[in-house]
Amino acid sequence: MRQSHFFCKTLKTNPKEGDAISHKLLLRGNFISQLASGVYSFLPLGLRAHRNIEKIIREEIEKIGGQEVLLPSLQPKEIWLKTKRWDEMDPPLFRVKDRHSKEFALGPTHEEVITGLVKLAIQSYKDLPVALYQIQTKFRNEMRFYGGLMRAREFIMKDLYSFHADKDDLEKFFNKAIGAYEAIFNRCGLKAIKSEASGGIFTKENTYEFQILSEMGEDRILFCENCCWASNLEVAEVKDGGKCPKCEKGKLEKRNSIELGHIFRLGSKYSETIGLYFKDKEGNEKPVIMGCYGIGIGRLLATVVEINNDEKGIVWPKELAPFPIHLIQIGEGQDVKKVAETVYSSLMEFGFESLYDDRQDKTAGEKFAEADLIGMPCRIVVSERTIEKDCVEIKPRDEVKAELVRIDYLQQFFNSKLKVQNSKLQP
RNA sequence: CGGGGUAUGGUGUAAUGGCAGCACGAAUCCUUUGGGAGGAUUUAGUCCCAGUUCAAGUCUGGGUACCCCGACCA
Repeated sequence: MRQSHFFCKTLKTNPKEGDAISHKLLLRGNFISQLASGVYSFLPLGLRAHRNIEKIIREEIEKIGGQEVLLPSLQPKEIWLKTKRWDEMDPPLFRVKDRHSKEFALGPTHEEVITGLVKLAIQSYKDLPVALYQIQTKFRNEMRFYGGLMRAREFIMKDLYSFHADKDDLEKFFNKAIGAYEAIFNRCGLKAIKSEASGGIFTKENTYEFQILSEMGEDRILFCENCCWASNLEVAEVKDGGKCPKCEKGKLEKRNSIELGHIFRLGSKYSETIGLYFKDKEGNEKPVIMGCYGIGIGRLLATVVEINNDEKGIVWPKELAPFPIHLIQIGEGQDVKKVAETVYSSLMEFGFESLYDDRQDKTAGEKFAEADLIGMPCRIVVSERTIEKDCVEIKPRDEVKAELVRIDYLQQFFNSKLKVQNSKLQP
């Protein structure tokens, strides 16, 4: 992508909005744009990072057997009355009316819809288990929004729902889902802590949250430094400063954290209210046992930025970077331009889509400052200085030192050393 | 929903009740080209509705939007 035509206007100084670092950097780097409080547009840079997270999630969820669907946001009032959540969930529920005054909810979550959907297909234990997921926009009429993407009113969530014949089978899948979540957060460059929590309006059973320690977080957890056991303060049966109940060695500390994901054993709560039953081997009718598993993708994106930044800007983990390479041309000379163009097309041939700063009216300092701000993992510079030696300069974003690499050696260099992932957009 | 705060060009900020100014950005030209460079010229603004006043960005009332803190959530 040529930067001369790229839809991205960065700001030289921090915007006044908000005080979360991730919020400031995402606005300043022109990854997102605010339309209203808690409502954001994703611009090309931000959308590319978002898509990269989606890609990781799709891969990991499909590995454990999830199949992707796409459910509607517009959901008739009746199905919400069935589970009593039409009233229980207000205010989080956004309600709208059609022209005939028929009422709808804008989906804040999809237990009602998916349970009804699965009911159409499940009759026998032979039809189970099933795991369906979607990556879709959620609407939540929350009292308050904060930190840009940290908590928005409209946001994109991955929600997975699993359906089982019995609790044992749910338990098996539940553990697989924990593994998938750990893989997803690892690939995003985050070390997530699994923490015990309350099920809120979803279930009475205890649930697991995936938390990232951060001062920005709104959640409070008790955390054991020794074994990483953790519990949300709202359900903790132990005290701050007490001994860890798991390893019995570590001291528990109260820490702020960001809730990235939440997984629930729903049991038969929704299958019973919506009427999702199946016949077991003996011919007895039983409610389907359910689990649900959510990740807020915008919040995950913001958290990655919150954790991975320095005084100059964002430092994207390789798999999430909007572009794997930022190619920068410095100087107006025809020779420099020619070499930069060649490098740009070579990179494409090697399978790397780079962001190519081909702008003629920007100074070197401005280009470098902007490159650091938007934070691609690998910077390649072509200038008079480098072409004299038939080289380009390569610098990883998280290192200070750059190295010169011969242009005819570039492909080997990438194959052997950097292994930057191709982050082209999916069709 | 309760509490606190803010609202001035595209962005960030000034202006005792008395000519709305500065910086950045943008535009044109020249110089510059390895860390947001310099000069010249230009561009664009007081959230909305009332009120007080000779005079309102400034004071009063109402509205709206946004930010922050609490309860809720991914």
